[in-house]
Amino acid sequence: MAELAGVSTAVVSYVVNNGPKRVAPETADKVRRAIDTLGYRPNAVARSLKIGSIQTLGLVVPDLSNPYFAAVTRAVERAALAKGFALLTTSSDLDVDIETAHLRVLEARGVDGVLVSSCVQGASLLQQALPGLPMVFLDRSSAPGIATVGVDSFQGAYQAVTHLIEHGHRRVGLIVGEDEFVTGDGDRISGWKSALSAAGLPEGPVEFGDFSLTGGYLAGRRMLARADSPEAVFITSDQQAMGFLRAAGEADKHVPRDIALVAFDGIPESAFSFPSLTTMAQPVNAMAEAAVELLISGAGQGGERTKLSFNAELTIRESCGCPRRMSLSDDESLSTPSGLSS
Amino acid sequence: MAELAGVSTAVVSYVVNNGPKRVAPETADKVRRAIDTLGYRPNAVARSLKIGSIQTLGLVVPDLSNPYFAAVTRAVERAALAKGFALLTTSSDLDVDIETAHLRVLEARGVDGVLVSSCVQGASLLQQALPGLPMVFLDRSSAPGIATVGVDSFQGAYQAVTHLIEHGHRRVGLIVGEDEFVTGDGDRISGWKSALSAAGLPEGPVEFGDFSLTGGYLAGRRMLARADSPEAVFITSDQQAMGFLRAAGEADKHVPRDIALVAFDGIPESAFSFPSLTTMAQPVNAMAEAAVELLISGAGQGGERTKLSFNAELTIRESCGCPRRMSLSDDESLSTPSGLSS
DNA sequence: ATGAAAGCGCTAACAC
DNA sequence: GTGTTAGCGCTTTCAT
Repeated sequence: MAELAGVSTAVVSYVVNNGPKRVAPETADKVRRAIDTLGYRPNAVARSLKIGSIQTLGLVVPDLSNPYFAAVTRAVERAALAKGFALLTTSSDLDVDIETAHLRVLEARGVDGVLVSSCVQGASLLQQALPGLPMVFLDRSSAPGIATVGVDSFQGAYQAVTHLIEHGHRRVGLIVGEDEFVTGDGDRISGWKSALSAAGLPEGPVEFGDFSLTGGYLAGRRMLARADSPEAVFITSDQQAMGFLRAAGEADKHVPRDIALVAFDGIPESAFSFPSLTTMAQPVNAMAEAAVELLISGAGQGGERTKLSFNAELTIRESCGCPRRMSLSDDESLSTPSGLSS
Repeated sequence: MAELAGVSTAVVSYVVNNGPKRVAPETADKVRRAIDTLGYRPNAVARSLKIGSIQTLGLVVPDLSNPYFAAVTRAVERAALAKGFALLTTSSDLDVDIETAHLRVLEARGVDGVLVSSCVQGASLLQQALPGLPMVFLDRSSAPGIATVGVDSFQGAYQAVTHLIEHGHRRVGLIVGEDEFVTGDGDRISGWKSALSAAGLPEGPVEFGDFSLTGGYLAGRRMLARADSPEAVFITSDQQAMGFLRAAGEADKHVPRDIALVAFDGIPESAFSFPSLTTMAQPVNAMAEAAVELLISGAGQGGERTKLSFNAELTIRESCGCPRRMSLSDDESLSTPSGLSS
């Protein structure tokens, strides 16, 4: 032990954490010297046991392979780190049982709280199952007594559809996640409806598909094959929109000439598709910071109905039919390369 | 404490872990009953302190927002979970200092070992900095004394380029990661060269760009603007290839008609681009399992030079010029939807 | 300014 | 088959 080169364990503790007690400068020096000659590393597990906090947060996302959740994960990790917390991330693969299992593991591991993007509705069940585990919902429909941070889906959808209408389109369809009600109480649907009716337009065709490339591709094929195929379409996620683009390509439909589109999320890849996506970008970093803050501070655990809602921002690119930029050069996305690969 | 409803702590321990000692059936029952009336949950932190293992692995990837690493993360998480380990994931954002900091945090947290996709070369420095922390490299160039699992980049590149040559192309270029030497000792470059020279063909033009959409896009623009722009190109990652596709679109070059391409990695999105990518798919799951196994078993820590190499598999789709499937319907990727989004 | 010592909640000898 | 008990490595109150 480090004391061999000096003093008692108490003092070591004091210098390591600028302890609750002061230590004489020279003694402190002696200790520090001993520390790195001995190569001593405090054992965080023992500390946690004593302290009662392990300075770790848990995150449960439905599907890490979706770039949106990858972005969320990064943002949360960053926010947590900034507060001195590590992050235990798990992906539920859209399975409630796996989700619950993960939550239990996280709890058993003694995390100080969890952020969850549940894959089920009425997730307040989750909280009942895990009493005493501080929890905030991320990007989910709200539940009584659980703090939630999310995006204003109604506003986003409304704005997206309005933009399409301003382009002169009168038949605007909708491609929407099957579990839209899980993630936003159906707000993306009602936003679409409201924008249409505000403009005195009828509701266009609707196709459902899950929140994935495949879901968007399949829904897109059905949508494009319909007799009443619309002039424009609002798609509830970028990921689905990219699947739609594939379907449009196969059908020899040009976007935005034959069919215009605006999507939702603002993932990095949306700037690189061809055409690039006009989309409602979510302020992921701000949301993550807010969620972490909420969780750490313990606000929103008291049963008060805390719900933080952020606005998505219309990001105009090519898929809506706005004058096409010939190159990405002026696009802001270029300045923030999304990173290194394999 | 649960004993209030029965017996001693030792017995509780025995039943909770099917302890090292047997317990009388009725006693066990009494304990179990007490456990869930009291809502008792074993404290994993205390357990870890005693046991000396926290049953947790760490993972450091360079960039979670790259789908390839998202896939790796998922695969590792799954493999770890299957072995009863939780996973602490961190993203270094391509910054060595962040990477080292993360590693230290993981160590302090008492993880049982780490898997690292370092963003720097000669990462054996890392190991020296963290003595005693079991470590295996994932998908990186090998370093003496550190177990590594990766893909055979030379083989993959060779096969990719050979496929392009079989299409009749004689000028095949290369778009390669700037830090190719970090990830694979330059094997992707030498694979390209070898395939070319084996066919008696000269080396085509080369452009460098980082492993990202932006990197591929920028390199693609330069490549397409060259006087000696090639008929085909091998691109070292799918992510770069998708950036290249965007550049080709802007330049009104048709892939594969004007320029054919094969990429590397096999991320899910490569099936959905238009055209879809012919690519060298990495067996990510197998690699993750092997890496976790290696780490847990402690093999490869002994300084023996363990290096596991997996073969990438040529996945033929549209970008190489093979007869185009009109629809994804028959593509295997459709059956494995990549999941739910926002 | 420093030290002694009591635990944090659990496991595993070692008794019985 | 069950109970006692000594720690795991740390923090911190209470002496000194």
